[in-house]
Amino acid sequence: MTTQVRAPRGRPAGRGRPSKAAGRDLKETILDAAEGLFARHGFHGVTIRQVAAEAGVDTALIHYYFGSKRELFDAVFLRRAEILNTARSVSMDAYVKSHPGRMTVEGVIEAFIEPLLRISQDGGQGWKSYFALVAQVNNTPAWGGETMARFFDPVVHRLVETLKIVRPEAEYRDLYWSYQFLTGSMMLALSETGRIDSLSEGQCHSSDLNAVRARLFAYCAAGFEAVIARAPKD
Amino acid sequence: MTTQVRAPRGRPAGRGRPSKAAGRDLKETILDAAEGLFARHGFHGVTIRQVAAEAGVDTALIHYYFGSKRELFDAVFLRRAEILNTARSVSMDAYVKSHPGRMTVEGVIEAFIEPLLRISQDGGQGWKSYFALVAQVNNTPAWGGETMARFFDPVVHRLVETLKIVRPEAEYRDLYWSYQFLTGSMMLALSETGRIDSLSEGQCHSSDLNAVRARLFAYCAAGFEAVIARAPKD
DNA sequence: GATCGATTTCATCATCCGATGAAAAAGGGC
DNA sequence: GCCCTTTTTCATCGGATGATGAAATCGATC
Repeated sequence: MTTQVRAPRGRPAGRGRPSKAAGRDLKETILDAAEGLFARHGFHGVTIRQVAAEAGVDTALIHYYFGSKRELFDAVFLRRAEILNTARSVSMDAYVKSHPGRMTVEGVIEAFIEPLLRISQDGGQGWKSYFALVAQVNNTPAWGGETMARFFDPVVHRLVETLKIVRPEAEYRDLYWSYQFLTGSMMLALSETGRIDSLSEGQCHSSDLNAVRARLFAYCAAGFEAVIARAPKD
Repeated sequence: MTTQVRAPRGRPAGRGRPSKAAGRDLKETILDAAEGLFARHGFHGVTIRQVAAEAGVDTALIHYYFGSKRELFDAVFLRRAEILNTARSVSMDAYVKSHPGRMTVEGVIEAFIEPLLRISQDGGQGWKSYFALVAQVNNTPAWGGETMARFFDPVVHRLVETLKIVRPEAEYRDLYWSYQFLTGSMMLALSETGRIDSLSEGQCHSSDLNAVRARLFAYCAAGFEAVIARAPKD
């Protein structure tokens, strides 16, 4: 109603050299700042002015580079999504090819999850913020669904199809439901909310992804097997 | 910095009769409207004016009853939390008493989760919104942790202690991690984001809590057992 | 039906928000 | 050292937001 089509005005052409890559650095700085803030407070909990202050730039510069606040958010989301999908795809490829005729449910699940754990451990704070952001979007009914679907559905279908090869007798319904349980666990673990730290009175730390790795694969694999074995008819 | 202490001005005394309970009805109407909006768009994505419009009241009335926007949110969160805790506590009591010496991991987990599924199915749209709200808070690093902990930690400790009775050899670390995986799955299922509908191309529906019930208990129980059996030392 | 407290409405404030246009600065290419 | 594009800053706009004080209305009690 109040939204009207805006002319994106002066978008940098992209062709030609960006002079000295100084602009590109600044763009990344803005994305970093926005990423951290969005991850902590959500889309509506962050103002362009906060992002600008955090990045040390003028607010107008953010509009110059990204257009609107929503486009900035999308840029943040997009930046790492492709890397993520590639890493997962490569991991699944490697597993499938290295275990011909000998794939296991747990092996497939590990190939699906492990890249995210590794990236979160090796990728620095930016990736940790990003995972918290994705977890938040995943639980946002309003517009989270479409955003998640667009970027992550293909690799999920890949997971389900691979599991179907390992367990041909499994119903797709059961595989999709099991996947949803898996993604709920995985996203909560990756977002490192700190909940488990206080809950366990210091016995567990949400930042300890080695502890996650040592349990999550087995947990999810056993869950899949149990659901497949039970195979409810509904 | 910009936040300054506000005098909460005219809080209704609470004692005495609220005349004709008309005020109480209006209060509930406001809470209902706020609940639905907060669940869909999050705390920062909702304005007092939207809540007022949805409830059909003046914005000043919301401040009269609840003080600030944040206090309104807390009131929304609080309203159903106690009912939830009571239902779960009763369910766990009943299971423990009815299965002396014969408790199973799946039975305990079912006693822990089933009340939420039943309430969501029988409680109407308000409860569905509420679960979506809790799921969102659960994934909010900024202030979700403390809010969740204050209201839901006791019943979680109850779950862990009961499981410890069923599997005395289990390490607490493993039980807490397994619980985190469980809560991630459970919250995502209860929030009914619709993700699985499009992902499965219509084969599953996130609103079908019977399908969840038929799989989630078995999935989580098998996960717990696998983690306990593996017992990583870290 | 006058009184008095509880409830509801009205008008408004100070502030902040996203966004934009215009001017200034930076930086090569020649 | 000028020209032209890109980048950055500055000043500001129209509107929305949370919140509040004061006035009006309601409702029970005497």
